[in-house]
Amino acid sequence: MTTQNEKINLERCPTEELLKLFSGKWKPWILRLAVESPLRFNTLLHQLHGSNKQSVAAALKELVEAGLLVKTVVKLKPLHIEYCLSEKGRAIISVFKDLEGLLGE
Amino acid sequence: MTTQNEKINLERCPTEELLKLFSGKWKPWILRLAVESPLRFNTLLHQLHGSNKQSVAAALKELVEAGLLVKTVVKLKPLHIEYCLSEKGRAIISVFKDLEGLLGE
DNA sequence: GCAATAAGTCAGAAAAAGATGACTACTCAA
DNA sequence: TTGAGTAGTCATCTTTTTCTGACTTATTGC
Repeated sequence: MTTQNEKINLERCPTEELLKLFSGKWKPWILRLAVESPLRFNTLLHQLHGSNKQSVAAALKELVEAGLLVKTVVKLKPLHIEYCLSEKGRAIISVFKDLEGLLGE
Repeated sequence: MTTQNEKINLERCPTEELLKLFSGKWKPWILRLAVESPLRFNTLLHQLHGSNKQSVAAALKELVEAGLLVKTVVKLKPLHIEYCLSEKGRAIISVFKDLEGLLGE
């Protein structure tokens, strides 16, 4: 029985890949805060009510890997790290705003 | 200590709500197949390699509730059920296509 | 009535994601 | 050299999602 209507394994799904960039409990919130200003790890932990180091650290890492955030070491007195939205990140967020509009209707 | 830089509970995140509509392992694939033609339960199960009834049934239900798919009883000889993309579903998917473009770069 | 097809539901098991608290590494200032 | 601030990691536990296989309901052909 080798007819062609077997399980067709659609080898990849671009929509799934796209959504994966935003997957997880904290990424949408993190991106939202990133629109307003650069982020810092400990500040973020306090702003995201109910979050934890492990998850926030993982989310930041993945967002940087996805190219949505850029990590920078800021050489000021207490030397800290900043996460800023990349251009790509900004572009994607603006498309999301459109989508949110479509849903409101 | 009631300063205003406590944990600000950003009470809601529209992006999170949007993403929730597509959350889960099978929804992106289901929507993708829905673009091509109306869907039927058992066919879908065979097309989605590795899927299971429980998850596919849940995904279809949630997509209908979200207004992205429309469920119809088709009164033909073996009487079956079809799931078609709604206008809202089509609109959202076309926006996703734009996003996928942004990511390719 | 009896079996087949279609579209599911349900309870329990397994896997994945998230949370917790202790610990690490680096810099700087006293 | 010690202590405070910043940014994490790690092992373990808990919660949530997903999977599996048996069971259910409705319609139809024989």
